[in-house]
Amino acid sequence: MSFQIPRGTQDILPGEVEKWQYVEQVARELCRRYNYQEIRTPIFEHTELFLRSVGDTTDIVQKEMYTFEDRGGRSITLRPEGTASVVRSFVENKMYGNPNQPVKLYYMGPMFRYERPQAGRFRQFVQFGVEALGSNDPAIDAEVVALAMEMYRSLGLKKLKLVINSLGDVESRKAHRQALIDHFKPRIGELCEDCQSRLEKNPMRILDCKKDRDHELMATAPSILDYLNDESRAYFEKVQAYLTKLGVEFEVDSRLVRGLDYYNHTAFEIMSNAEGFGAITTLCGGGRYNGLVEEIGGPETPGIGFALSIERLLAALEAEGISLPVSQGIDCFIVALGEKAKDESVILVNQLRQAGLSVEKDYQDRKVKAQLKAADRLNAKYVAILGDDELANQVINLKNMATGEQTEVPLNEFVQYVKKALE
RNA sequence: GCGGCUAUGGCGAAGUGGUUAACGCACCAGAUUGUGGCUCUGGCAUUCGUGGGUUCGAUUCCCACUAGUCGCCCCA
Repeated sequence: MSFQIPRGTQDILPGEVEKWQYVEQVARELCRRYNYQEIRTPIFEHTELFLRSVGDTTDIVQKEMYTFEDRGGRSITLRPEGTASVVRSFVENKMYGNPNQPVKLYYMGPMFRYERPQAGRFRQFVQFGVEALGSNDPAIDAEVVALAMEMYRSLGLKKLKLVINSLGDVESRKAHRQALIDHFKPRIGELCEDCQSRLEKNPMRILDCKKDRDHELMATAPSILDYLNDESRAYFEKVQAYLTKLGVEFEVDSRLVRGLDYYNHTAFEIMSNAEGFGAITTLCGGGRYNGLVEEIGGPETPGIGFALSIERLLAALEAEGISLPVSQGIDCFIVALGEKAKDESVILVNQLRQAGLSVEKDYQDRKVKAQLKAADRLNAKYVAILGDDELANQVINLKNMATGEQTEVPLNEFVQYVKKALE
């Protein structure tokens, strides 16, 4: 019996992992420029944290959590998203007392959702996300959105669509909610089962229904934008004004409803327009979550953030035919012939490595020809050939694999010579 | 959770109810007894996801399971 990787998970192998490293590096650099600092929280938390923050009527909580009891009888859940943990840590570590407000954090790491895998959906996936806690300035909303967009743009993605909406504050939402119920209730029977159950629980989600998208009740449904109170409206307008000033193109879609309970005011989503991208086009989702910090036991603190999936980011790059500038190939391969040369090659390899070069040799007892072939496969820039003849004369043959040129180099100058040749 | 499709060597992929399971790539060896990328020659699956059934006989038919894949729901 052999073992298989658990469903919905993946091994990221050499050849692929370089792309991940590149993207991660871009994300970190971006955060450095925007002054977001990394936070690393555990990948599991007490289940209760997610029930409270994400919301117990959401799909994530109702059917997608990896929840188990540990040996101490505690209910533990592998994190399905990052915001809850960051907010928990923010409160637990009293970061609201930090004189540098807002507190701007980012994270990158695996998230877990028990779902049926398909294109762009996994049970373990990696999210990069940022959170800005402690500011109610629409400029920070714009900054967060701009950061997300820059992440994609800087990697070369073009076919993107940024959609924003405002869910308003508690008062606005309440008024809108009632309007929705009044609108749909008389004819709710015409909508799908899911929508019928959404009516009382979360009528806003009816607007997001894919099945009844074209039903006439949808087109005539009250828009949240008409129910924003003056304050919420002014806030939303300011966010849009800042985005425009930043040169970030967007579209307002009053039907954009984020899936988690904690969102209010600004909500946004970035999607890929690339052809053949598959059914799941959402690359990034985020929004404001004023009230969440209090919900988790901290002082009243506004917050906004986003999360994006590295898997989907890479898929989008693939769909647009963009290849990342990942370096490949080694600097030098040392071919050794005979026992003495082999012993000597071990030392030479080490010397080159100490000098900072990427170096390899043969460990399979291959013949010269096969060693050269191996060097070629590794994309070696140079191959150094050492045999009895060279050893006797204290020289080594250095071959440039691109041109085929070969020069004899005194052994005692070898390391310096190769280093120089590579410049 | 529901539905469609799929499952053959390291990879891609053909195939048939019945003696040796195509082919391509990769890999290894030789032609070239110390020189890669080209060429030629040879080698490389007692075995067709797992388990069960039908049959004289199954990789090929049936069932279940597992996994992949695409879609629904929903999301990143």
